[in-house]
Amino acid sequence: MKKITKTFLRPIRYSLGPLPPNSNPKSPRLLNGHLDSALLHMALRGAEAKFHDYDAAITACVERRSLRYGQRAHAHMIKARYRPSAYLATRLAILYAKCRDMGGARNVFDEMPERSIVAWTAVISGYAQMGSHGEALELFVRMLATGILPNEFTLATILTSCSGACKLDLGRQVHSIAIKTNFESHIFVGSSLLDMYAKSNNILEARKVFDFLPERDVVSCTAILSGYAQLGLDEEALQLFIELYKEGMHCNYVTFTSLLTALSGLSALDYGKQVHSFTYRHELPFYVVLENSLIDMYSKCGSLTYARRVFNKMPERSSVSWNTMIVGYGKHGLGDEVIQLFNLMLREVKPDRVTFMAVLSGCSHGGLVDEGLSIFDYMIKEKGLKPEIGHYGCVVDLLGRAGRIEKALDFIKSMPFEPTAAMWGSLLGACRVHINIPAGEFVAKRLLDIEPENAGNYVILSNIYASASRWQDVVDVRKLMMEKAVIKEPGRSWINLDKVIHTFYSSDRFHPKKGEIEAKIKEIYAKIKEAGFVPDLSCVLHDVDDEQKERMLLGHSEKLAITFGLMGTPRSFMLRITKNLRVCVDCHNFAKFVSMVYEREISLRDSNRFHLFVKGACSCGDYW
DNA sequence: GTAGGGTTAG
Repeated sequence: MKKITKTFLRPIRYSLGPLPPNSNPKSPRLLNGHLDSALLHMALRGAEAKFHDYDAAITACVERRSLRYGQRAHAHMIKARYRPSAYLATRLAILYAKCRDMGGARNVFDEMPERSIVAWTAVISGYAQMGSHGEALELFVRMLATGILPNEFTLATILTSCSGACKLDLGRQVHSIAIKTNFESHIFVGSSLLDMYAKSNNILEARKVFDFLPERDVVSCTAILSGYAQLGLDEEALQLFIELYKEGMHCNYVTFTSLLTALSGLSALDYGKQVHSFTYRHELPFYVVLENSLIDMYSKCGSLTYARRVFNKMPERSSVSWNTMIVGYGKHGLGDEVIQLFNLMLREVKPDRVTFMAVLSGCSHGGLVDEGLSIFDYMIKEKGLKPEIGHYGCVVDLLGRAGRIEKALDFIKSMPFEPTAAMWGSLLGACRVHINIPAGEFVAKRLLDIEPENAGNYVILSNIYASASRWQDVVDVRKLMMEKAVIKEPGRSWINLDKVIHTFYSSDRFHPKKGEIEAKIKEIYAKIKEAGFVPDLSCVLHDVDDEQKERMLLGHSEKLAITFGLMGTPRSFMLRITKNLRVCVDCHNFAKFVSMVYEREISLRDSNRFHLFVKGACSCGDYW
């Protein structure tokens, strides 16, 4: 005791300010030692404790993010009947807010006789960082009503809450405050502002803010990059990155994570590998988020082996790492691997709602119907998780795949949610595979009511009628589509060769190699027809003759991409094609025949899953 | 003293 007292009574030099420069900030023992001494000192001084004692203690607590010690210092103040100055009260509020104790922060804040902009900002930012954007906005509005103007800190914070709470209108008002207060071009405010616009789907406004920033740094560049990537404007994101990188942009792990999102969307394996080797060569410290992004990139680029290698090498994994890897196996139809990894995961990390979504959808793609159904039960009964609409959707898909369509319809009736277009869509696909016309008609009616603009739905219904030779009904579907004035999302497929993305649109009339591709596709068509390929004319919903329909089918973008790939690569080269929509029956069949006749492996990623065509068969087992 | 960008499902 004596020894401690001695250490302690060293004249005020113990002052807790910042830690001595040679101390290791990561050592909690040392730091807690300091905190202990500060608090003990306060205790010894009892009612004598002064501003400096409290200030020192709070400073140390903020640095250490130690709520426990902070509360003790606060309690000591109350016990000693010490009335903190506005400054000290602000610091206490900051401490609580940073330690995510918003109850504590509000107590201090509400009792403050006068509140500076710093106090307001600290509490608002506490709410924002906890994701309580509603509270943050409410407090901000109250602040304005009090007549206090925000500073650059407040603006940068509140803009994140505007996008977090999806309040674009409010965000625009904050923007005008930023203009009035002359903070629009402030680097923190600007990057928050452009992020707000990007997250609310206004990429052009985001770009305008970015272009007008007088200076750029790694955060503002990453914000605009991720803005493009998150909206699926992957090519624009890649172009912008290349541009900014040439101009000397700095990158950190967040930049690479955003870039990888865009590269995953593009299936740009070569670029993805380059990012990977860059982070590897520069010995960037280990970040789980970046590694997760790498796993996702590799699996979305069709390279599960690489994805698993990254996964295996991680010194620590989050649930996102496991989920991403499970999704990867699922999308490739590898049901056994999904189950295996899920079982391994249960030993290490707690599965969450996304895990079950991934496992259920993986079981469906892998044809593990009963396993999927029992995992749904397990999720509810053993794990006590309440299934969400997406989980119900996966079960509908599982039942449909097994041909238990009546059961799926009963299941939909028993749900506590309204069925979604995705559910009806998956069930319509099931009706096509299992040729169930009455159910198909029933499902299509509901689907076309809520999603009349999706041309793919009409095509599947047409396929269903065609498979039963009900040609008049095929014609009626076509008419129905004309009546509803369906606007087709243009089909687009692409293939990456030597870091060049070759994109093809349906009936591409402008491709520079149009002539060569046309000649080659005619050759392919003749060869596969010889091998038994029959075009599925029910995939065309235009009112034209059969010959014209055949020509239109040959114009489908994935066929053009496959043809282009065959032209420019050796036989051992696996063709990796990506499509923006679901693959149609005719193209699926086309790819099967090409894989057989040309002895070529084709990996086709559509909006739903991967299809691996080898020797005339597809890994999806013709169910998708 | 208070501040900005990031990964997985459908």
